[in-house]
Amino acid sequence: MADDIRTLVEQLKAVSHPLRLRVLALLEPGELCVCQIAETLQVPQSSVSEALKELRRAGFLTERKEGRWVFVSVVKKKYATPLLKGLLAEVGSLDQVQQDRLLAQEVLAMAIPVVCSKVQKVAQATPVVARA
Amino acid sequence: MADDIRTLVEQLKAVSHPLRLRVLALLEPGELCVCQIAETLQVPQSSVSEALKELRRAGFLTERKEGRWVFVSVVKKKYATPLLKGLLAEVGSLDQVQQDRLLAQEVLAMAIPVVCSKVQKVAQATPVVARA
DNA sequence: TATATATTTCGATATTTTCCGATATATTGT
DNA sequence: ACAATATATCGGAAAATATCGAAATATATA
Repeated sequence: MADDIRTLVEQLKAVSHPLRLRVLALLEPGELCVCQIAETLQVPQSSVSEALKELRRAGFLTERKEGRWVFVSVVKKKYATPLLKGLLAEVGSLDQVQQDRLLAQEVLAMAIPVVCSKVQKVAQATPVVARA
Repeated sequence: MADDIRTLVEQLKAVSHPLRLRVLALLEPGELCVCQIAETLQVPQSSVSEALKELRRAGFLTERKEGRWVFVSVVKKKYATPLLKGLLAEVGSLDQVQQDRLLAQEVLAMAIPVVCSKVQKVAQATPVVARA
């Protein structure tokens, strides 16, 4: 419950960020593991991990650990704040979110280890600084 | 309409800030002029002005100019996004907001020029750096 | 135990935001 | 035109946030 204004501000900050908002929207239809999110959104896996940390801190997400992978999902409606419910209702109509969800379908069609290895390779394949 | 994810993020950013959120909540019951807000919340007038700029940019506020004062109010429900409506519904129950609204009552009981002059004086009366 | 793999945390830098006094602009009344 | 007053903008230093590769931490499997 956001009885405190600071709590509400923290929740708002958590979603005032393109990646974090996309992640939240991506999870609404159902749980995904970290590498599935990274692959779908084409961003470094560490960025996803940090985005998830913030969304968790805000109380929007829960986790389920299965072996080495971590499945993340939006908290049950019962525990969702009015803000969260409103947001989830609103983001679904955004173009970017719809595209992301389509890509997620394709990612879900692959086996998780395959997805994870793709994510690893992308990280190695695009060095920002040239090697000597 | 927030058809774009960036637009929605900008709107969220606009309210991810204690002062801006308090200002928005303070205006919900009805319009106030800038100095009334500054006096009620006990913050520098320039801070209020900048908070209002952001809230306006986000599309949450409209203005009405009357002589040298500027009265600000929340946009009509008709033009409010779902996010804004949800927020307004939620902030009313926050302690801080209720306190602010009580103070606003007292400020509204005074004539505007009196309130404005108080705001000016507070700025002068509390120098941060000692004079030589 | 050693190796591979999924995720988190760290480190370091770049960018953005916050904050508020001082100054500028706009409007009124004399 | 001038002084008074309400609000907006500027300047710029401090704090917060973003970003992402690299290193550290778990967990599984051989």
